[in-house]
Amino acid sequence: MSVVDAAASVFCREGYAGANIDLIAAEAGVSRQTVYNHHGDKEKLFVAVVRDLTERCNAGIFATIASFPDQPTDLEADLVAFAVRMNRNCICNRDGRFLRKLIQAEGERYPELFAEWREQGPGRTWSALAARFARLAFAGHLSIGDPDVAARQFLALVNAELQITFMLGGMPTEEEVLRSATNGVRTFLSAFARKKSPAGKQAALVHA
Amino acid sequence: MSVVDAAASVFCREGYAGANIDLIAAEAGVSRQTVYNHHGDKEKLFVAVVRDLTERCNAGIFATIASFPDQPTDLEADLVAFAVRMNRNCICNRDGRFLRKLIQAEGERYPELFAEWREQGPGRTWSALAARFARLAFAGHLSIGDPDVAARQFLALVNAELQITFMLGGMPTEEEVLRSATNGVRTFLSAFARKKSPAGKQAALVHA
DNA sequence: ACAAATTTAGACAGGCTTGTCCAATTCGTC
DNA sequence: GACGAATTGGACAAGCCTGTCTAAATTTGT
Repeated sequence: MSVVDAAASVFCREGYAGANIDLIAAEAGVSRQTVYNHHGDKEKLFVAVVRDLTERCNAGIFATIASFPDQPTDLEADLVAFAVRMNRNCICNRDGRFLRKLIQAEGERYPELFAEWREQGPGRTWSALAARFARLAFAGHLSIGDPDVAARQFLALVNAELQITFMLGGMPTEEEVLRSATNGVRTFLSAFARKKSPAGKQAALVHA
Repeated sequence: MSVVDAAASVFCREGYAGANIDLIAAEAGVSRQTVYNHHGDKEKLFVAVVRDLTERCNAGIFATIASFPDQPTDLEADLVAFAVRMNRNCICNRDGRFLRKLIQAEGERYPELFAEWREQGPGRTWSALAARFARLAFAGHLSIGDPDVAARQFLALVNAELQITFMLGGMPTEEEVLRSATNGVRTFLSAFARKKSPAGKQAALVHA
């Protein structure tokens, strides 16, 4: 296990102040001196950890968004599968949980570092996801007012049942993820499904 | 400011390991010795802080749930107002933010303490809220499958736009709270509004 | 006003952590 | 095998924090 990975684990478990370099070195399987040789001091190591996590998480999120169902065959099933991928690969995995916890615990101490994360992460992520939903709406699969709102609400809904588990840093089971995604997508589609009224076409136009 | 309040503030800002008793004493305006006289040691003080926050937050949440619109005159407006109250009095206020942060940061270190919170807080909260939604559905104002799911999704939706602010420990503005609640309730009602046979009416509701 | 209880400031020991230094050892590469 | 680079273990000083102790000052109750 690399030094940065071990440091991520210890920083998350113990908090910045509670993390000690000896423990990180032991967990990484190297001597303390090597940690100092590679990363200078504790603060630099912490910054390296956050940058590393941010980068990997963003990569994962964009890779997953690339698998968004632009031409759905079964809209509900496709969106559920997408939500499950999102959760599994970006939100529930090691990097996602660690990054979230570090942001929550130490975000206020390193404003510029986390501002950077915020711009490159959620900022661009939500835009990208909103664009995909807008496309679905344009293609007539959904009836959406504001795509940005819809994207945020989609994420909120498919994670609605996992809040408590996240709060305590736990890892939800595959079954919990699936159930939360299924319930969330179902409600999302109830709200945003294309209107099937005689005036459906009109309604769709109004929202465009 | 009482010792426990000052301790809550410092524990949240610095983390358990990073919090030092001198700082807590100074912030509370008492001597360090007094802190030790009252609370024994750091760990006991921490437990007292969490219990205090848990108790006050639960009281606030149940008081707010008691104001749920059981006989709504304007369902959307009433639910938005309820959601705003919930956010302002329970989730965004000092106690709510502090408790959330302590749970996220130290939850794994004190499993029994936070299990206690979980049972008395979210467990009963969600049930109580679900019961209110079930009642609205029974009275014909909503069309709900599983009230527990609906309650969790309601909370997720009305907070959808505040996630980032929460993540960094910030306090959303009144306007942000209102907008998030409005958008969330609108989507919630789109999904759970009572089904009317003429589909035209539904379409009209969506953008009202 | 007086006595008891509480609070205070400061000193203090003990322990832990950071970050440095260094000699010995191991590793990679030719 | 040999040589330079990296790694190791351990010692080390300096600083910080916890928790205790004490004697003085302050508050409280009567």
